[in-house]
Amino acid sequence: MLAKKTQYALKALTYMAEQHSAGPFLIADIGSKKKIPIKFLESILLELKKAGILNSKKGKGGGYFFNQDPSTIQLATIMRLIEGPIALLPCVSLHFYKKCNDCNEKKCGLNKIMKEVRDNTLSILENRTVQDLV
Amino acid sequence: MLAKKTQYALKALTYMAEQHSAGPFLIADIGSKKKIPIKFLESILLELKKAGILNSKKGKGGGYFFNQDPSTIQLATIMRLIEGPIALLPCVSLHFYKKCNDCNEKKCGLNKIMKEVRDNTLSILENRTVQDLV
DNA sequence: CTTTATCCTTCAATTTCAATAGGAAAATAT
DNA sequence: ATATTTTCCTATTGAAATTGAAGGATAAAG
Repeated sequence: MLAKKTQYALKALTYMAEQHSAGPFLIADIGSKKKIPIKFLESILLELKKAGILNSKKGKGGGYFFNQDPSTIQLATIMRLIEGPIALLPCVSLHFYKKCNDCNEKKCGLNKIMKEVRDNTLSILENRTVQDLV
Repeated sequence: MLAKKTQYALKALTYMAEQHSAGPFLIADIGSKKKIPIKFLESILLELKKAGILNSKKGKGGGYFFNQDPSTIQLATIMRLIEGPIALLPCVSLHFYKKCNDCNEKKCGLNKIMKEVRDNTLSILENRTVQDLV
């Protein structure tokens, strides 16, 4: 199960992508529509901004908006950014790999199956974008 | 990423299934071979026993052994038992479903994609057994 | 120069996770 | 019987992560 933070991030992006306007969108609006605590959401959006996914404008008429076209933002990117590894085991992760100290990965049946799960999951999450959420 | 507890459970079962003998296997042996803290492993194996996956015998010559044929134990069963939900969101979980309060699940793009991930993952985890780990 | 809204740091509550301690109960061997 | 071995059970601890709040700084607009 994804952490609440990740769920919130995905929901917020979904909301933004669903709107007809390109923004900017207020934290308070996103939060009330998607039932996300404002202050928590604030930190999440800031993180997305620092990663270059979103951009923002301060003051009246300000808010958050996409810094890239939503159709270019992979869901896998968001999840790795907020959640961390997508794989189920460290020894099977592409971006957060850690060597297994109790088995030979080449021969390990668990490793093999978990890699299969990973590849299946990535084939979806790396080929769907924020645009596909609408 | 799976919790350490779940990783340990899978590793312990892998170890047991790999042996030529049918056991019983000592907690201490499994723990030292798979680098799992003994006391932690103890509670995990007990949990697997209470769920009917394993059985045990006390005293000299005792230990843990399979209560069912490893080829009948789905990996999904183990994961749900120790980890909980396999799905990435509550609103797409089959065994731990929780309704979404901020979207219409029928129309939600996030819901749709996460269901796809879930189905893909389950198609592997429900069709691979502990026996497939060797 | 007031209002609006994001930015940033700090902090706090709670929960979860990982692991340990210590002994009770059961089985076996002597 | 008694000692040894091994699982069973309860409780607790310590650390870390999660979730979220407080309060003010900064920037933009009117």
